[in-house]
Amino acid sequence: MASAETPRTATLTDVARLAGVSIATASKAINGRAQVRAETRTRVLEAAEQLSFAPNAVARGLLQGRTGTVGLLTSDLEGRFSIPVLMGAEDAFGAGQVSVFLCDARGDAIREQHHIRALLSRRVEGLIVVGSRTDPRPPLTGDLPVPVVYAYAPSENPADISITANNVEAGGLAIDHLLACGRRRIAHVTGDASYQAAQDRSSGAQQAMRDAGLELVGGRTFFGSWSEGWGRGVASMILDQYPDVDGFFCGSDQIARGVLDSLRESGRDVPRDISVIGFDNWAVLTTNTRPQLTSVDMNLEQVGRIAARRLFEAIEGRAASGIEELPCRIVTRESSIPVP
Amino acid sequence: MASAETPRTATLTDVARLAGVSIATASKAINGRAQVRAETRTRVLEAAEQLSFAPNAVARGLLQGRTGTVGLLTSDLEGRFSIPVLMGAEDAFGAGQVSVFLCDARGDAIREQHHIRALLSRRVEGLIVVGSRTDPRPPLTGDLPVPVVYAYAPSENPADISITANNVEAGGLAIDHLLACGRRRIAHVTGDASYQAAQDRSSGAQQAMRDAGLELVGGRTFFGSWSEGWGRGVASMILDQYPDVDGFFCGSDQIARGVLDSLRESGRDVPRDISVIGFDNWAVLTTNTRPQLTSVDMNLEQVGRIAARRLFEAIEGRAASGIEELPCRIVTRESSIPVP
DNA sequence: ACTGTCACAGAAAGCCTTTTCGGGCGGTTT
DNA sequence: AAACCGCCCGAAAAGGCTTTCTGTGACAGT
Repeated sequence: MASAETPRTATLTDVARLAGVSIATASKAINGRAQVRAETRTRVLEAAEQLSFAPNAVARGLLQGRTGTVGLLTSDLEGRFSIPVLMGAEDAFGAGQVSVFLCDARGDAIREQHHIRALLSRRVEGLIVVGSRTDPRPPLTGDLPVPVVYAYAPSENPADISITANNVEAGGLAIDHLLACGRRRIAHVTGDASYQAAQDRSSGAQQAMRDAGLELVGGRTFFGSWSEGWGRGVASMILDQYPDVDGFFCGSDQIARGVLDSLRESGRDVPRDISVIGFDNWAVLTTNTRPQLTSVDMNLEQVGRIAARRLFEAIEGRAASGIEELPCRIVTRESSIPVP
Repeated sequence: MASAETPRTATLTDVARLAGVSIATASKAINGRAQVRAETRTRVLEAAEQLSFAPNAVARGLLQGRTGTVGLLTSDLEGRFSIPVLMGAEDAFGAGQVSVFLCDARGDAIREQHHIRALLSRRVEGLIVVGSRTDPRPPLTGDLPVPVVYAYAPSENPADISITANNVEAGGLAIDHLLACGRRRIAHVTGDASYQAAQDRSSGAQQAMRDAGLELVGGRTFFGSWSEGWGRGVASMILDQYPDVDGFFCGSDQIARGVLDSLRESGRDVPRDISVIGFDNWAVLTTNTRPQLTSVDMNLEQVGRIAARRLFEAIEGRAASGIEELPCRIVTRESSIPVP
């Protein structure tokens, strides 16, 4: 009855037996330790190859206390900002020897707690917490036995390690780009004022305008919602009230798309009459608008990669704490090409 | 010097010592085994609580040969189809006691191989392979010691377990919906003909038309690219050649968006004159179009959940192999509301 | 011929938990 | 009083691997 069992995956003992050595020697041979004669080593390696032996990382982890795993805790997988961060982190770890546990808390603190327990019982060596907004989030509760890095959404505790995008600087970059296109009467249209990102970009933009001796159109930032509809509406309002506007800095590509639609419908030529720059550099939007949309890219994969690197350093004991803000970059497309 | 070490996470031995029992008893108490007096059990549990003891899943896994982990292998994380599938799978496993290793092969076979090795050495109990297109993909090479389930992109080997969306049926659903809206002269505009999904939806649509004694406008499916631009262009062409067209079934929401723009620009009223239905039910597109877009949802999270369930069954030995095609559903919005 | 050195292989401990088995102990049956 | 029975608890093994320590044989030096 008990025949035809699945051929149990080979263990080091099997390899050692086949090669005619002890398991100690086999281990040393496979791991490139020194005290093995070359001839013995090849014999062991051949045996391992023949049995398609794969060392049991679980057993190894148990022994030396290092599992080579980390936890990636996201608050909501559907948020499109989490994904690139997550990709960057996965990439950075995968290139090393580290495997990544993925957990989605779905914005639920209970579930988050549950996942943390599970991860700790699996003896992950560290945790990356990926948020979906740049608003600071409460740090994980209980002092954990492993280092934690917060990515995209920084921790409220400034002593924690947090990696995020520099939205203030990005606001300045966007304005500088419009200024470089020869624009002077620039409006800033963005989303929900309760988002830290909206505030930061706004203050960066205002500072950049002041530095140039200018002021935003209307003397203010137009906060609203992160939607095309808001972009459409506010753009037509601005065209109406400030007909000499010649540049739009939009807080998201969705808003920018609405703005572009509005501008086209009112007969304005982008980029001849007006330059438009969006935010997020979301391909599906930037490359499908007419004209294609210049946008600010937050380098989110880079945020993920740096977060992974910082976690790695923290695991190795060389921890640098605090919030690290990474620079954004402008991706230029048709909507902001200077036309003489 | 070596003082102030991080307080090593508590082990069962610590708990046992604190409770004044042997580790065997402690284990039994914690795991709810029977042969422990109630009084002893509470003493152990208190000790465990006090030390914030978390059982070492690694050691447990080593002992009983069951690690409670699976691998989630995606070919490209940025593909927006992978994400919901992945979410569904993560959800289904997370609810149980299974943790998920995430690996992104980035469409590279070498990297895929590397990840598989790593996962196997971590002794995952199964693998879910998530593709980014519904075209069948070559199965994983080498006979793996664990079951594999293919999600979204089925395996080329029909004996493997594959879960995907039923695109043929979805094509029929879309047409039936347009027919139910009272449309008769329906055009089908879709993307790249080399995509299996495009072919399947097309043949489902054609069959549904035949069943109704009708024929698609132009007697054919208009294959092109998965872009707004294609949607715009082909829509205006169709309006020109077949001015009495009264329904558009689009192979993607992006194409649908282009079609909608084109219709609006040519003065057609959606949904009064023409009904439009998209595909993918991608929120950023469906809710931002004017009017909002009816679309076919592939229930990708469901695909992920079912894949997880099938993998679970396969791990437990009750495997049902073959391709399982899950139904899609229509999400009705303004673009296809019948107007008297 | 004896000691010392060196290169290599093996024995065994240890990581942390689960589980089986055996033993001590108080009470019951013949 | 002897045998027996349950109830709890502890000792020990197992799981696969790494590492340290010990042991062995060959060889050179004296």
